[in-house]
Amino acid sequence: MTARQHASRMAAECIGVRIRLLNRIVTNVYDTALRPLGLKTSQLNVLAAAAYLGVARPAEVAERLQMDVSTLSRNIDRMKNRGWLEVVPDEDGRMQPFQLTREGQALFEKAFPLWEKAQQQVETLLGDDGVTHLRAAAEDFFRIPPR
Amino acid sequence: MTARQHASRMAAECIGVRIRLLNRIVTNVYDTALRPLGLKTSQLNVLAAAAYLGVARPAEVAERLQMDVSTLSRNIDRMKNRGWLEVVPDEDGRMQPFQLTREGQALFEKAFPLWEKAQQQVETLLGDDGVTHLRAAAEDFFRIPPR
DNA sequence: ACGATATAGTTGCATATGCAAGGAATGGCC
DNA sequence: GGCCATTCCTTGCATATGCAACTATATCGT
Repeated sequence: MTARQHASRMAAECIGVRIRLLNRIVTNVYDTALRPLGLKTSQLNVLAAAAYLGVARPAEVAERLQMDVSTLSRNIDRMKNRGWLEVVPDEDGRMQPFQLTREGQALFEKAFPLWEKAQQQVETLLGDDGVTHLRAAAEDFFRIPPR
Repeated sequence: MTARQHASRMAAECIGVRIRLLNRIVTNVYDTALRPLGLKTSQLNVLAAAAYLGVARPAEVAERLQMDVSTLSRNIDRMKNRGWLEVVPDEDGRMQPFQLTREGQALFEKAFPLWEKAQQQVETLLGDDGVTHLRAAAEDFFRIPPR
């Protein structure tokens, strides 16, 4: 097998290439829609987690979103600095649970209709089948165990 | 509608959350497999593009992978510094076409079996249905117009 | 030949991502 | 009580990502 044939197989088969491509395309749509608020997709995810959980622990959010705690730690930092999040004191000194500030809540409410618009754009872009396929592929990994 | 209900809808419906989740999970598998070579998934993508194209123009690669040219520009930079890529002179002074160096070729060949292993792991992780769904969702966006 | 326009890449800035290593606090176990 | 392991988070480091603005080069119209 030549290198070019190997490359050809990777181009034809690689799942990573495909998911990364879709990720860039889709994330871009949400980012563009949210830009007027100075908000990024990943930040909206954190806002939503906090809005849903009320008081959220970084470790729990990281586990739900399957992201590294250190990544989340710094994302939260930036959002604290903007006044969107605040730490909630906890008996256990190791924890740094956080919640939305009043500004954070207001921002989330402003972001919601923009999210809806972006969501529609993505649905149009991927098509009904594409959306169905994507949901099906993700469903095993995105569980929303209610609290 | 309360904020929590909005958050609930986003959690239940958001395509961005799902694709980003899948992206993190899948990219992590490839990254882990490639780590012994000091290679990241995105870099392997560039290596493969160069192996496939022979001489690759940044703009073309960026277009195929739907990524920002500035992102690619810096990725290529790092890979040049490692001796994996080299610039090919071009008549048009604007262009900075590149190709694999001998080392880059050797690296790509060493990476291939690791990629195969990671690909299998991902297939196991997502299941046959998941893989099929993902391919179906991506197929409209990942065309491989041969050269 | 010249100026306007278009194209290809690069650079400044900011955010995001994850591994490895380092604290800090808690909870056993003896 | 004191040590050890565990849990939770943060920090150092490196890469990746994209927008906006910029430079350099080429092309087109006149």
